[in-house]
Amino acid sequence: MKKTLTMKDIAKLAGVSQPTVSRVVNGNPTVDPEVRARIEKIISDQGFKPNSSAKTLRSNSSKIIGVILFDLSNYYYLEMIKYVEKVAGENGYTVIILNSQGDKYLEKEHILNLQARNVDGIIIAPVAKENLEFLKNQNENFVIVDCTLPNYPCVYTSLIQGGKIATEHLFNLNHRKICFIGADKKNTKLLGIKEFFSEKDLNFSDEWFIETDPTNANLDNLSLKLNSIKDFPTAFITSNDIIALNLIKELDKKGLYTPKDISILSFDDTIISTALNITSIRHPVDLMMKNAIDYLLNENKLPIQKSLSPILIERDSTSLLDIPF
Amino acid sequence: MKKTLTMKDIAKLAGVSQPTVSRVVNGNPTVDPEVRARIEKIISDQGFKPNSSAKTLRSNSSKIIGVILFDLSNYYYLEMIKYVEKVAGENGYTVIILNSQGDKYLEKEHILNLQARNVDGIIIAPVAKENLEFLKNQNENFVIVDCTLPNYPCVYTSLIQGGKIATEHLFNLNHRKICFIGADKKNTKLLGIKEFFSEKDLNFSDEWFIETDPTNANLDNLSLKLNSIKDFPTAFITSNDIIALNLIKELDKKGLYTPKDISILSFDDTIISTALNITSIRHPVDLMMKNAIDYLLNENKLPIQKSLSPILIERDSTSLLDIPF
DNA sequence: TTGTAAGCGTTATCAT
DNA sequence: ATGATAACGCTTACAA
Repeated sequence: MKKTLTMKDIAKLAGVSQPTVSRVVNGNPTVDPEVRARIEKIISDQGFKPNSSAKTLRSNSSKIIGVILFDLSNYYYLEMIKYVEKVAGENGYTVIILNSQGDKYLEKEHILNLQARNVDGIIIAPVAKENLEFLKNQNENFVIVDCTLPNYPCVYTSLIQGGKIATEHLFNLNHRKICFIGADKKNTKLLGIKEFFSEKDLNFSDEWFIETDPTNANLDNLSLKLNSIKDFPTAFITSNDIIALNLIKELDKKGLYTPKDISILSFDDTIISTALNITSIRHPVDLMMKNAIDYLLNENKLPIQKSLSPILIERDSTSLLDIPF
Repeated sequence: MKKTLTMKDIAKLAGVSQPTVSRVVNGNPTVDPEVRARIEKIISDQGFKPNSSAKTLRSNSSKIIGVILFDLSNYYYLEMIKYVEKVAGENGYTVIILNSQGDKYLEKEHILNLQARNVDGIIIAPVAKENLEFLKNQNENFVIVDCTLPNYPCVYTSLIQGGKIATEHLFNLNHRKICFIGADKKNTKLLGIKEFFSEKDLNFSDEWFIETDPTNANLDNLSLKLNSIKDFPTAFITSNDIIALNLIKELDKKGLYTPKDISILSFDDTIISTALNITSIRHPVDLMMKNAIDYLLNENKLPIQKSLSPILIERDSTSLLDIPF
């Protein structure tokens, strides 16, 4: 490694004291403009950048935001990383990404690591409540993303609303028989769907919920489950794009084509939706990260429970049913 | 924030001097076992973790590895992040992810940021050669991933070999007419395909290369291009999964089904391959990151140009052609 | 407007 | 085996 320059070196070159260089670097106005110009030239000529560790040590602020994610198996997390890096960068912050792999002990380790690094804030898609409790007790500056828990600051997408928006879209296209395929722990999407149905005084048949393992890319038993439906739906809502992909494959076998014969609407709006022209419900990941960082960087903050509305991206896979009511 | 504990605090609690605590933390053997036990208990009881910035400042090693990626638009990068975080973590390192967004000035800024943070190594999927030159001049500990450049240390997947492996697989299934859809800057995949053809003294027809924009999820003009092929291939190799998805859609319109009528083999092996049962060529991203980190952490190193072999993941989309030759 | 000096929490070099 | 002490590179009073 080349010897890295310090403020002392710059000071010597400029014939001033080291603190004066510090003042220039930090835009302190109490510096003679002429001196400032001279120092700035030297800094730029030499490509000097102040040592972050020294700065952190002295000021207790690392300009780092730590991000602990539940796992990295899904394209969705790439979006989170992409936006958190972007927004943080725009605010002069660098991000450290940590994967807890769904393991609460690893999650705790990551928290301690970030604390030791004096991070200015922690964004967490959590595994264990006890770790959140720890963060709270430590008075850490943190915010939960992607899910909601009472008494903790969090930013999340309302999937109930997502279910409603999806159903409303299909309803307006004259669909009345809608099937949901998926599984989320609390079935919040399904809840939204059912809520919309009851608001419209419509009946949501039990057989219109097909439960699947959403982490499984290959849904072997989907065919069977579809065949067992007596009152076959005119539209499907899938919990993610991969399920939609499997569904299209299965329906194809039955000679049912989208959107001619049947409508499909997915959640997540990944590149698969784009490629297949599937109408999809998009998590506003960019907004989520923006809100999370805004919260962390805001000084005088109140605990927040920020719910974001998902966004419907309309494409070819859903179409008007030509049935008069 | 709760007042964070320092070695001084622990020392006071243990009735020893601060350097003794440091010795315990760093496993220095010259400490009385009894004293060590006492101090270790206090450390664990209090949940003390030494301040990283102070450590970094003093030791010039941050235990951080910086990763600068060309962009984050592709699932492939998530894999890189996932594995680099994993391997780094296993070696006691934390990673900082930076996105250069294909912008060389931003890339330079990121490099300076990482230098200021005293990172122990930089992994870069580069934008501009001038920045690599800079890294070299600065005598930085860095390694390029995902592409190869002469005179720089790099770890990459040999796409020529990928092309060959793909073609060989199809060849062994009796395919002789193979079409490649895609575009990579240097068409290294195509190069491998052509090399295999000429090794077997087969002719690769010009019309068997369909050029597309690989960043575009929706290939509108694919249909037209397919229709213009006179000697229609029995198998397709696509530069990525999204192209394969588009292709399947198009072939479906023509009444051609996979693998019954036609074989498809893709590059990248994302979740799409899994969902659609497409035989695919997988980049060994895990190995790439492992090699990259091994290189960075190895003291007495020689410049490397490490080429990794891609891996064929066989699935249903390719099948034996029942044609006697 | 600028310089001196102290201190952030470590590690490492001395003594003892 | 352990305690002083200096030093890493910076920020921030305080003094001049």
